[in-house]
Amino acid sequence: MDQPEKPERAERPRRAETADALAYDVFSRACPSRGTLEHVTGRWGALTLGALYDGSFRFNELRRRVDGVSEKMLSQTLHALERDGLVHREAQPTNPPRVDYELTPLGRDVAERLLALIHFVEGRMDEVLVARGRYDDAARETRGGR
Amino acid sequence: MDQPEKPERAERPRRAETADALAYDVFSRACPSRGTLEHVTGRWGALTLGALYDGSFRFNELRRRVDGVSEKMLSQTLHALERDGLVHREAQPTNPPRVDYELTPLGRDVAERLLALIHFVEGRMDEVLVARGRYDDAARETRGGR
DNA sequence: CAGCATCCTTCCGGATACTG
DNA sequence: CAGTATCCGGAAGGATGCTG
Repeated sequence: MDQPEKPERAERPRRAETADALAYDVFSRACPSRGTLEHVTGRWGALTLGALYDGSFRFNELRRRVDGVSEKMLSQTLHALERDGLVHREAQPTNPPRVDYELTPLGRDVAERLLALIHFVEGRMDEVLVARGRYDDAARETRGGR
Repeated sequence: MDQPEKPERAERPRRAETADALAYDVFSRACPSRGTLEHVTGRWGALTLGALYDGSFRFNELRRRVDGVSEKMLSQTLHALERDGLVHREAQPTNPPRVDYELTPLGRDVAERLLALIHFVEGRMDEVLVARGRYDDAARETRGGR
């Protein structure tokens, strides 16, 4: 495979080890929850969980629902989510093969929180856009932009 | 600057435009909420919002709280979040300079949803780890790996 | 202290081809 | 259909040096 996920090498001390100042949570780079959180919130992870919240789908159905995802990325994403116990893979050894993906109970709980965040952000996009306008105006003014 | 964010070019049709098959518009790359959502859920964005939920912090304080973030990434992340109206930057023109960052009310609302997700995932990491063990065992068995 | 600019490495992710 | 394997371009991001 290509890059089927970082092989769990959480401890790559590129800088000083100051993690001990923090409680054992996502804020420490040594914590495995950071990895799972990135699967969940990652570009394709979030969209895949969102798509699967609507029900059970086959591989190519899913690909159509998650707009823009490549075969490779969807495959990788599904593997990561399945490994984390958020997605269940049901394969029938028929010909042609048929495989269905669906959320596990845990995956459903995660997707719920995720969608709450997504929908909240969507609902406040008008405020975000206004803030962006202000920020860009101020920046243009400061740097004497054209 | 280096890559201070994609300059809002939401429509880069690498593939066919089939976004209309989806209900939520975040799933369409043409929607600006996609960008903001990625600032919020992105690797450093999520951790930065989480850290700022605890109060107001100076640049290097934040860097210490968000373990592993580089100066460049923290700077970039803070700019993106400030531009989206989620973070407020308070700079005093003293010498040496002192700059404090804190969440805006909107940022606080977003961080709340985000932390709900983060804490949920953290609280269920034991289940995730068990699932990973099962998955890896099954894979090893299938491929007869060592 | 609080950053920006530059270089350079890593790796994400798309295109393509092939397998069962 | 449901994937895996390989190649490779471009973006993410760390290290370093400099400014106010």
